[in-house]
Amino acid sequence: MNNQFGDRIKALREKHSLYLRQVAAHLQMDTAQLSKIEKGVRSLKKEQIPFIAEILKADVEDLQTLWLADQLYNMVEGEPMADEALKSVTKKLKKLK
Amino acid sequence: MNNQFGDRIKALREKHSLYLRQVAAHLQMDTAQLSKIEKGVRSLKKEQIPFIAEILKADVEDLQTLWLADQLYNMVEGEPMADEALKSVTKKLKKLK
DNA sequence: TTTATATTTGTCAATATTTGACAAGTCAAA
DNA sequence: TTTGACTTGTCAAATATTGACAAATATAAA
Repeated sequence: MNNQFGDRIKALREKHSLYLRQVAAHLQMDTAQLSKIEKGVRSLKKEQIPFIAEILKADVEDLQTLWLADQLYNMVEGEPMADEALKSVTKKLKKLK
Repeated sequence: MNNQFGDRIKALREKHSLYLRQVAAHLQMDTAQLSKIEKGVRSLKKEQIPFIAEILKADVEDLQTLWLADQLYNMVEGEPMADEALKSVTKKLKKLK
């Protein structure tokens, strides 16, 4: 499995001694949902990353990176041409800059 | 926009002087759908890549790479942390090998 | 220009996927 | 065993994607 984002927010939450309940409230969702997000069963909406970063006092960009990496990984997992495709996208991004 | 896959299959189709109708029939879809796929408005199902590769006498892996790169690009487009995330996924893939 | 054929675009119901909400479950500490 | 935190399962509602068709546009030959 692959759940860098969930693992990170869980670790941060525990570091700050917060309950699921507290973090979930801040995100206007129930604890069941947030628990699944921590476990990687569901994924947080991109737009909510800043809110969770705030309550966990984490760097937004850091969480955004983990979140995006998870999504990308799910997409390329098991794909024989994953490496080639990733390389091509990276290259294309460079050109646009 | 970003449509390497669509551009490629259109070029191949024209190179072989095939009508949308003919290629579409081989994929069991109508011409309207295939036209949209060529234009990048819709995306071909992953499972169908081998079939379109066959009729266009193209390399399957080549088309798979383009197809996947398009999907990835759509996902990272406009994301500030795109580069970081791509790098992280590439790295993770390397470790698994 | 008219006709015929190829391609493109728009729409919409059908299907599939994701989400929100809640109930019920496990687990650990008191 | 009771309490509180967390986890898991389910399901309907909300969203997104697809398939199918009609209509519009483009291209080319007569």
